[in-house]
Formats: sequence, structure tokens, C-alpha cells
Amino acid sequence: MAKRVATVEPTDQCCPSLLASPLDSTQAAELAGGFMALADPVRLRVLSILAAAPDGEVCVCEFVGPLCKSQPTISHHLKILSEAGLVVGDRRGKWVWYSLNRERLADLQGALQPVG
Amino acid sequence: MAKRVATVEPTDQCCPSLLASPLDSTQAAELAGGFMALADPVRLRVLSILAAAPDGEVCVCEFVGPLCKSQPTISHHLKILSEAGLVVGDRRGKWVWYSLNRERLADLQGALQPVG
DNA sequence: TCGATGCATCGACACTCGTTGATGTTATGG
DNA sequence: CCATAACATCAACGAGTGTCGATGCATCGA
Repeated sequence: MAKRVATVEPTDQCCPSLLASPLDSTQAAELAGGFMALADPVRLRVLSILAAAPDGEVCVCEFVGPLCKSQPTISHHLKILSEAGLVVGDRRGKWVWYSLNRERLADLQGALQPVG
Repeated sequence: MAKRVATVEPTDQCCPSLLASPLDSTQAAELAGGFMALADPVRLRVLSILAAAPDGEVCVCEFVGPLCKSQPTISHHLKILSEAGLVVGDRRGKWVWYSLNRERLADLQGALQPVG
């Protein structure tokens, strides 16, 4: 039971915390890039659908209907999410299956840590 | 060891979790509005400066120098952060002191909760 | 090999966003 | 009352973003 809270190493993450100390321009730009990927309703819904998928992955064509967007638009958003490191795509045959990168999501969450 | 994951009540927050279930358009738009406020380097630096301030509040004029932006630009970003509920301004005489709304920040963080 | 399917890319459009100088508003001090 | 200072708002510009139809590319089935 001892050292239950001391086992993790939160300082090991890539994203600096917002609340630890003032960010410089470089750190701020990098963090802003991550949040920019989250700053769109369609992309948030893509992430939530991925998170709720039983197998943890969803085919591109399965986004088009529920999100009421054209296929190029979905592809566009998936590219942005992919470049932000939030999702990864895996081509299998004609289909591309996307899944969540929960570590990256946790990184962004850590940057918002309300003071440990 | 039983019911170890059932102790917390994440549904008590205002922001729906990204990872709980698929978001509808309204929820996604609201969440996206919050992250949009975070999706700018200047605004992230504003927040980090506020978080690191000893008194928890910073005068508008104190942002202009460190951030290398004009006064109208700083005022513009503070307005966006204010409308997003992330900061609050308090006018005292000629000065306006801004402080962090850590609850709102925690709400957005909660939406990124990587599954309890 | 050929047509069909799934996905990415391109081109173009309307719209939003970040920025700044100029101006307006509010409060202080003489 | 007037000058000054701090902050907000306005007008305008360039740059970026979301969207979609058209097109290209790869894969599968016949």
C-alpha cells in the first residue's frame, strides 16, 4: 500500500504543464497545436466515436453518416488529428481503420493539470 | 478490490467526457469552444502567467511586455478567455486585474479524462 | 483486365481569426 | 474642468480554416 501515489512519473510527459511556470513561445506554440486539433466539433465527435468503439477502431466510412459531413471533409479532419498525434490510421485492404492515441490525449490533459 | 473503478462520479461535471460516449452536435460545439480558447500560443502564455502569479492575479499592462504583443491584442485575447470562462477580470480604479478560473480549466481537463 | 469501392488530394469558395493603429470609455490627479 | 493613463472597442488587413465537388490512387471482385 505504500508509495501508491509515488509510482507515476508525471514529469516524464512531453507537454509542459500550463500551471507550473510561464511558458515560452516554443512551448506555447507546441501546446496550442495540440489544442487546435481539439478545437472543432467534428473532430471532437470523431474522437468520442473512436473512444466508444468496442474494438477501439473505426473505419473512415463509418464517420461520414453519423457526422453528416462529406467524405473529403472527414478525411481532412482525420489528417489533422493524425498530424496532431491524437489518432493513428491503419490500412487493411480497401479500408483504413483509425484508433485513438490515448497517451497523446493524456499528455494534453496533463498540461491542464490544476496544480498537483 | 471489488468495484475499484466505480468509486468516482465523473458525470457530475458540466463538460461531458470525450471518452464516455459519442458526443452530439451541441455537446461537441460547446466543448470545442473551450478548446478553441486554448488553441492559441498567446492565450496559453496568458494562462500560464496567471497561474504562476504569486497573488493569483495580473494587471493587463503586465502582459504587454512579456508577450510582445500590442495592448489591443492582449485585450482581445483576454476577452476571448473571459468569454470562454477561463479567466475573470476585476476593475479596480484604472486597472483591471485578471485571475484564473481553475474550475473551468478543470472542467476542460475532465473532458479529456483518459477513462477512469 | 476492367469496373467498382474506399480513401486521399486538389481547387475553390466563404468564413473566421490574429493583429495593429486609431478611437472611444472610464478613472485618477491637478 | 481638463490632461493623463489604463483598458476596451472599432475598422481593416492578411492569413488561416472548414467545407465540398472533382479528381487521383490503391485495392478488391468478377
